[in-house]
Amino acid sequence: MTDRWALAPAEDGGVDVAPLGPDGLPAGPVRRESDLAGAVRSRPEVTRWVWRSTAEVYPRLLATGVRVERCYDIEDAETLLLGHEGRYGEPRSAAAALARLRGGPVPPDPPQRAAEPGAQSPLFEPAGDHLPLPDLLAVYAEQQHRHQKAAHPDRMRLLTAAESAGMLVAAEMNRSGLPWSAEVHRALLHELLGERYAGGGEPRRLAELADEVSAAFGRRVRPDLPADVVKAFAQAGIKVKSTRRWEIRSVDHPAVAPLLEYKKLYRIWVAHGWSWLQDWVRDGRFRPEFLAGGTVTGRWVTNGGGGLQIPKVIRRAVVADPGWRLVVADADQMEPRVLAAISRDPGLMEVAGRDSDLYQSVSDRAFSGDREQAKLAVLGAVYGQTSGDGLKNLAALRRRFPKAVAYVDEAARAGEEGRLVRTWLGRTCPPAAGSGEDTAEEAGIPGGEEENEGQSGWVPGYASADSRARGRFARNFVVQGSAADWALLLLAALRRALWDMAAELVFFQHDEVIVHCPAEEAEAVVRAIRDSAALAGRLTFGDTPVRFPFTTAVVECYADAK
DNA sequence: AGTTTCGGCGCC
DNA sequence: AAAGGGCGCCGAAACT
Repeated sequence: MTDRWALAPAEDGGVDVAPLGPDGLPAGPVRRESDLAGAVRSRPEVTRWVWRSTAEVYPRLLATGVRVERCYDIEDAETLLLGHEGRYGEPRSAAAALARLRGGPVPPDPPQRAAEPGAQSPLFEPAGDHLPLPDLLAVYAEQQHRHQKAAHPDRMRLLTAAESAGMLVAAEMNRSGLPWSAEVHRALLHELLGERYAGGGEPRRLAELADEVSAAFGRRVRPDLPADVVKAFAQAGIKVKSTRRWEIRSVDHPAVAPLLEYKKLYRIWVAHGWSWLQDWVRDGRFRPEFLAGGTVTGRWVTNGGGGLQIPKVIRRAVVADPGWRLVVADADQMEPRVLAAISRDPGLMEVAGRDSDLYQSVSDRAFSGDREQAKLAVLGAVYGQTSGDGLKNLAALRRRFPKAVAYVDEAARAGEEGRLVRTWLGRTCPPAAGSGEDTAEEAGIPGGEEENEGQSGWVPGYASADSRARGRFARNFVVQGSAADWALLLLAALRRALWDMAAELVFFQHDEVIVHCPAEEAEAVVRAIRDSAALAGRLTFGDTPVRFPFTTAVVECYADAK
């Protein structure tokens, strides 16, 4: 039996608390207490705390060593509910929700604040300001009612609960940080980039490569200036439209090799070099502020430090504490497995019902064993590829897995037509920026791609480029977003499984988690991840044969995983 | 001089 | 010849 209480910090530093009944309505009087952490700590029987904003409350609790089992974040739920109701963009603060309820003027959300390196800031800015507990409870009761009216009320309740759980995880990860060896990082930088020169200019290796590029062109060229490089190629008789890797790669010129090497190392230097280390690593931890549900698809983002873009080569610096290990776990072929679960395509569910390599299974059935072709076809279907080999292979995919392809096709059509598109649990895709009339403006474009001939399914027809882009977005949204739904449930389950252990979740990146734990706990953590993935699959998608296997590695250094 | 956009690339 | 979803970050370029 869940024991629910609501809580609201008071202006004077105290806190108001109130018990809630099973219906979500107050089951007793509001009580004023002097100390937030004390109010929570003295009620260990409470299994879910209802509050306005996890970001407002939970870091303060964690700072005093208090964790909570579950919570319900009213402002996050408001965001999800508004989206589900097709009211994307309306102010999502609790104060705004209250105003809508009472019929008063709706206050706009205050602007968000940017992250500052190294600052002990909250994980993210709450949407609005403090609200008295009785008002908060009115909003909460109304939200319970709105869940009831959702397309799938049970799923919607699961979604808001899961994202609230994600916010607890995010706050705890922000507090723990990712173990990071500045010493290893510095050694790595020196090895890759060479010595730094006084004055903050390019390190030795970059200067050398810039010289090589210049020598190859026969004049001084700055490789970090795209315009300069394009001009230099033009003078050498080679036309390039940009200096992107994929375009430069196939050019036959002696400057290409040092240029590509320069760009690779330059990237390390500017994005993960010495100043990054200075800004973002403190006391042996990298603390990117994780923000659960920071994107429209429900994927997380980090605020500061590029926490979800750690280059593979830099992962050498992620090192467990002495006697501890990193359990690095990566979901295998997550997106096609999610597509199987949401489309209920019999053939795809069958191959996704095994732990073995899904792309290999798909290729055995539809691509005469060519795994790469199968992978490209699946990803092309999910991303909305409109040309190239992926499109050709899509026809084969459609023959073998018609329901799966039809599912993303239907999402694309809905997106093009401006209809609402939802993830499995009910997160809803925002409408087009200028939703409405956009059909006439591109009337000169015939549309109807030639490459689609001979295919039986829906093809992107006489739609504007803008509308096709929305179609691709919607197509990807249902898969990427439903994968994010599942990942939230995974994190929630894993957090509970690790509750009584020393192990801590320290990193999450879409389909990958890292747990930092004492060496002797590592095997238990691996089991916990496997169990949590299976549980998340059942909770999210219901009764399907789809499995969600993980590749796990118990290592001392992140770079040693896979 | 300060702020916004762009190009390019890192991750999934 | 063509290229496909989601993000963040940085310096340079373009803007006010």
